[in-house]
Amino acid sequence: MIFYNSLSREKELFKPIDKKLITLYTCGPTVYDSPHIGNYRTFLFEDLLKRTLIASGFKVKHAMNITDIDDKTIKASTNEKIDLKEFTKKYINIFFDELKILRILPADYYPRATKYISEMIAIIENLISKNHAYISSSGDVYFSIESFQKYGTLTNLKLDKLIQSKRVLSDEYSSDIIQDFALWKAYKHSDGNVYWQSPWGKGRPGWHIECSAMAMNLLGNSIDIHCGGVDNKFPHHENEIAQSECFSQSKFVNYWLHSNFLLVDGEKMSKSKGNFYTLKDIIKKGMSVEEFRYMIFSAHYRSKINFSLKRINNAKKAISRITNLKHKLIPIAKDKIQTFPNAKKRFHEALKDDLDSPKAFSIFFEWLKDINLMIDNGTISETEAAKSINFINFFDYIFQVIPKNKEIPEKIIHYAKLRETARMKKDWAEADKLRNKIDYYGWIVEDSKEGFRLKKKL
RNA sequence: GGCGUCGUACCCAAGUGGUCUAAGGGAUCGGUUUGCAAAACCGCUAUUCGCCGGUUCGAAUCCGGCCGACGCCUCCA
Repeated sequence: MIFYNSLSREKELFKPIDKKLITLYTCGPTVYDSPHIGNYRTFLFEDLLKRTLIASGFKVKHAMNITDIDDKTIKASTNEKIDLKEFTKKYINIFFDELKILRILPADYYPRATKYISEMIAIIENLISKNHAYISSSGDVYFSIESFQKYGTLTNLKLDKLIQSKRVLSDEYSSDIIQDFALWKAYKHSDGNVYWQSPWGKGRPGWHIECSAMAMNLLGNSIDIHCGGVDNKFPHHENEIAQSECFSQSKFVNYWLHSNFLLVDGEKMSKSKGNFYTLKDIIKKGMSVEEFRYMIFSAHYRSKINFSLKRINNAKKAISRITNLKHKLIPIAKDKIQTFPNAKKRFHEALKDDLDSPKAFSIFFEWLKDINLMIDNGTISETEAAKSINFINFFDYIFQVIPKNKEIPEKIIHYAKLRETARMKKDWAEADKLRNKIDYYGWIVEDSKEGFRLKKKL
């Protein structure tokens, strides 16, 4: 497989640490609100990555963190006067529900920051002992970025070029160098009852340290792949590298993969700008989960997508071409076999080349047209049909864009049968009346050589 | 100011030195098929890849400049 590695800014041949088992760490949500669909774009990209790895014969050990303690969760829970734990639980549940709705493969671990405080403290103590971190006058612990030669490698930022004027330091936080980031934040009054004891007094961990602690504890000091959205490259991932490598003295991550943004009206979708949609919003507006997945995968993960509800129709039509074909193939294919059409290999190759889903789509649809032609000509064999179904199923394992079958109501089947009888008698008026009736209940009847087919109206 | 990504038809979007007189999806129009439909298929729709130069036998693809969009530079997927 080939991946574009953010670290080298080049496509690289993927060489896993272990031949069979891939370790994967993905940055998860901060649970202070429902995620927006931009967040989900990243999680869907990670799902595509994972499914492609699995389909290519790897086993994947996957951890995704849940940030249940940080400035935002404390602030929001304080505002709502709800205990932090209670507060985050609500959003953790929403997140898990939506992952399921989105048909995202679950991770093996969903570590929560609040459960790894002692591990974080251990790392911080180690960093202090090696002079990579220091305790400031206000009792916070900071990582000294000057102590790490490689700082800035991931994002190609030079320390002396960073603009230093934008951030206004509050009295509570005082680092020696403004870019030094907090590993541990000393207790402040606004933290309420949220604090842990540490060798430096009571307080709470900084944001970046949690990922290092959880990733290394669950997956080891060196992991194969770490993913996230591009906005996490700096400072978050840069800081993770600094902490982890100073702590473990080994390379933290071999391959960094970052997905690009989902834009709204050409601008980044974000909570702070307020220009975002949640999953519930788009479903309410008539976009199905499958259509959303199709839309996301119709662009490469490293390019931006300008989100628009106008795209629903595009996805709907493309998906129905696939389901239509599958419905046509089922009566032709008799036996189940294990083999695939030739196009499947090229399809898989496209995915293995840095997850080129648009190219994979194109190969798939090119093949789809050929099969449709064979069906029209009546030249398709039972074996070819069976292979074709396998390919469609493989396609759908990767992308998960075919809606789950909806049960056809008895009543509708009954009408369709009556219509078939009327058609035999060439009673077109009656046949059309029955078709209208079926349409009224939200179904579509189609005629074919093998008899009628029923499908749900989109 | 520093760092970076991108600009391909009406829309979305691959392709990153020759197989590109540019894939695939959607949309439009015309046709085949059908009792009529639907589905499916065929045809039309970029001699051209933001603009201008350069390198090369050859460029959408490499280099330089310009224009435009977006992002990161300590809240952010």
